[in-house]
Amino acid sequence: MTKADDLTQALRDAGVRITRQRAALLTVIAGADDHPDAVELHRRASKDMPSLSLSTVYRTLTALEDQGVIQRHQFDGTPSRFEKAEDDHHDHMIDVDTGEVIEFCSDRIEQLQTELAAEIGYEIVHHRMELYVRKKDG
Amino acid sequence: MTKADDLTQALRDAGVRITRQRAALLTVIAGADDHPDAVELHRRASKDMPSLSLSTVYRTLTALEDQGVIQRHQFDGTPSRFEKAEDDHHDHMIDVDTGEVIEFCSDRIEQLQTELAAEIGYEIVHHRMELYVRKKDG
DNA sequence: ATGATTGCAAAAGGTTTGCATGGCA
DNA sequence: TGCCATGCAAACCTTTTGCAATCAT
Repeated sequence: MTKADDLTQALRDAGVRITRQRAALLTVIAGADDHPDAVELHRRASKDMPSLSLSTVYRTLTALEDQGVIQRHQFDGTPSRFEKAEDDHHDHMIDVDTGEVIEFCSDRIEQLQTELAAEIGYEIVHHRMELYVRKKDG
Repeated sequence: MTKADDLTQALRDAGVRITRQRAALLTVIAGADDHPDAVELHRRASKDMPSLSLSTVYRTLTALEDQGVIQRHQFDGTPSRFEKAEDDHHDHMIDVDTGEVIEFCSDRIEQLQTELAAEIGYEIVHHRMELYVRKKDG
């Protein structure tokens, strides 16, 4: 039972048709340990499915996001980038020199965010925290 | 001495030419207490400068951002929105139902962010924190 | 079978750019 | 005057969409 199989089953259960193109994309997404954009995902999935069109990639990504199977990130001005939804929430640091993405999380910050919103009568639907960073010299 | 005058002077000092279109835009930006996008700024500035072109607005906004006079925000999927740079840093909550933008800041969170980055050898160049929120019922 | 999904090509939306003209310092 | 900034139109990049053909269930 691979990770892609898990995802596939969950989708089938949700009534989503698993076409060959969606299966190919799911395999790529399940196997990715970075944060590729739609074009990159299309490039990777095309290895197994040369006829796969970019519009199908976009449509599928939207569907998978709606199903909560993947997450979409919109970093500073660049195209949307995707990763599979994990159980653990995390945020991102982006190395402004290299583009490298580092995942991190802070329960303390999340708690403070929740409190700040609550103070003015709001609850958080979702949030976005990105730290654009540079390696310290020395 | 209006706010726009202040901005104008700072720019002149930095060697930026103040054309009529830039002056018109600066007046609009200085007078805005919301977070308008480029098209909206063009609309407002056009009242005083009907010949102002949208490309000039975009070029000017980029220049002003480079000068640190304004800040660009890229909220969830929508066009970039701008506000004048203030002395005090702040972040944003966006009401997902109304689109209303609420400014807030938390020194404690900023401190935690700095610490988290430092722990892995990074320093923060800039950051972005957006809370997408909904009014609590009751 | 039949309704969802695909590929293609075209369109949309936001933003940038080449070029000749015009205007600030 | 010299060079920067402008307006226009066209290009760009990412993403979406209309349509007829195809496929999963």
